Amino acid sequence: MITLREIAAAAGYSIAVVSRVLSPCPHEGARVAEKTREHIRGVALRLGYRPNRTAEFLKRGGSPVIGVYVPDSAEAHPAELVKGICLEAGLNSFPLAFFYDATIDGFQRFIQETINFRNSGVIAFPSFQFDERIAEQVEMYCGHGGRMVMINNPGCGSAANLVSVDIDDFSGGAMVAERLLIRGGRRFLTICNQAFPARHEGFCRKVESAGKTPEIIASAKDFNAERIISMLLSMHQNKSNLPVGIFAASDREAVEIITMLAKCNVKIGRDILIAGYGNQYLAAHVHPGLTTVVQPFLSAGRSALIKLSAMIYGKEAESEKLMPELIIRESA
Amino acid sequence: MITLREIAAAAGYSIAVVSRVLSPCPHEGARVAEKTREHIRGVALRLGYRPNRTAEFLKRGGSPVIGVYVPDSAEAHPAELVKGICLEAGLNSFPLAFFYDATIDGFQRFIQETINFRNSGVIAFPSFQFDERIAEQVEMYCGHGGRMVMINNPGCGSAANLVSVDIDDFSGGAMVAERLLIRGGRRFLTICNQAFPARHEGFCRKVESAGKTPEIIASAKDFNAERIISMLLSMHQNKSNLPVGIFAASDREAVEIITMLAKCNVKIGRDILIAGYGNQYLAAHVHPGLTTVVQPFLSAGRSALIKLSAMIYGKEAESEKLMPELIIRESA
DNA sequence: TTGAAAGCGCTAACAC
DNA sequence: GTGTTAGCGCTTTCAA
Repeated sequence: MITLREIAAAAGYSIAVVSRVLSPCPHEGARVAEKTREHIRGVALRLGYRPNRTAEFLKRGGSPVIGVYVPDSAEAHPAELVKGICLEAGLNSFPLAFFYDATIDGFQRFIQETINFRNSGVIAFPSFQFDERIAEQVEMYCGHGGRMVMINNPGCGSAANLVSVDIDDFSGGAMVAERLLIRGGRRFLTICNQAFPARHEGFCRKVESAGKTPEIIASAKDFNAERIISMLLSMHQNKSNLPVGIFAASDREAVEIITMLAKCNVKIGRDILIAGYGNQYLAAHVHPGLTTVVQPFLSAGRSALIKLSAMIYGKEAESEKLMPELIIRESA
Repeated sequence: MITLREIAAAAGYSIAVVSRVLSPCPHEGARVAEKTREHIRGVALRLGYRPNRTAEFLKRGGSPVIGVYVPDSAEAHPAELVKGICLEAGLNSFPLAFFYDATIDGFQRFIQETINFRNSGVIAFPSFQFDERIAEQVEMYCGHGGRMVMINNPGCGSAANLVSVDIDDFSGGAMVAERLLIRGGRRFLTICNQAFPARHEGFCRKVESAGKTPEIIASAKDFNAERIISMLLSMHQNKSNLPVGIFAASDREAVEIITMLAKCNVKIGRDILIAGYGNQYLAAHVHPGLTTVVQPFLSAGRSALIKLSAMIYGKEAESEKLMPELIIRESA
């Protein structure tokens, strides 16, 4: 491991000067001659210097660790987000501590731990609705100098040191509607998911803007596949309805419908168009393949870490909104 | 944050004594009176002390960070493993650095980074076949005092400081065969997956032990769903074949077959029995639900971290073999 | 513009 | 058995 001491020796300067050149946030008024600066940078590069965050933060009175709060679910999103965060953390030599959870109490414990350990910052992706108790925790943490990046929680407020990275659900829903319109849909059904109202909203607004009327056939809460199948089959009898377009705000429901409908002698992808949301693993491998919306969680993770590390070092960071993308397969 | 200094002050001893009591691996011959020990432990507990691994490892000449090498794939296993590792790391205050990759070169870079950063140990779950170049890296790392826990790589050798945690593929395959036998299968087909020969082996040995002959209808490499479907349909014509049992050594192929077969007027789960491997997300939501093998990757992750932290502190750790479990759904 | 020195929390060698 | 002290790699104050 290359240390400042070795670079100092090789460059012919003191450790202090080297620190001032290489530190990610040198103290106020740390002046080094431009020529010296370049020289030292060259030596550091040649020797393959990587900063020892452990020592850096020990000195600064804390830990370099970034706490990450992720939903404790079997879906693919958290995994992609985690991957993105890990990727960028590796590039920046930040160690990570993950907290898998899905409760408000857990979030509170997470914040408490973060404070206890004097971790350097937090990335949070709560799967539950943003509520007052969360807001309280966020305010408490950020109010006392904590830095936080919040993922996919539009409306979590705008405390100082709080930045958000959101993936636009409204546009995702609209993309699905657009596709169903292009495919000549006559009727537009949607399974509304309480957890993601914006997807549903985006879908409905787009359908309406084309002069059609979206029909809500279920909410994810009272989702009953059999009932939906029989409803679709009766619509299917009247050719003037076809094609019927149906949007499930998560792949799980979409896959249930697609696979139950498969044995009903219905042309999925022609007479009945089905689209989901999330591009879960296996969604590409059901038959017919599921048309769905991919969310750029990998990018969101990377972006979150980049923003957070900027904030840790006292720089400005701006909130960001990322666009999802429609993946077209055979089902719609 | 509570430090040794504060505990020392509260307990009325010097920092050194407190360190000897609370350190996870105090130096040789660190003697403390039992009474003192208890007293200090009590104070630490009361104050809610959590060790500062950053400072601990800075002193020891390294970093507390544990490097984790995981396959860069969209499947659910790595995510579960990661979760297990994170859970236990949190409990033990070990920060983590993940390396997502799927190449031998990447593995080499990973080991190199681990050495550069003086990380405290490594958990590796390479998705590729164990080969000489890997063995070389492992030996080099472990030979120089590096500690490693290897996941699901039976036959990775047994260097000092190398411990393995494996999930028994052979038994998993056998469990599937057993189920198909119980369901009265007459013919037993298997799609052999190069990457997991033991699953296939376990399946075949079990079938043979019941006096039947397993038939290999494809390998994952030349997997062609259409061909398999037509093969199954022609078998289906002759009632004396039924039920036909088919084992895909990964859920992906199983789901393809199940969903393509759905529209063929075949009774899946009665005349044709299908089982997969892995219990990927959505496998429960296709119709009929996929009977498959769950692998305890969460436990594997936790276990790996516990073993590694023992090794880091100079204790012994033993290799372990975990058993998978069959999840019975409607498809078989 | 540069250098010397103190100190973050912890461990370990040595002294008592 | 317990205390004193040095030092891990880094940042920062102060002096030159």
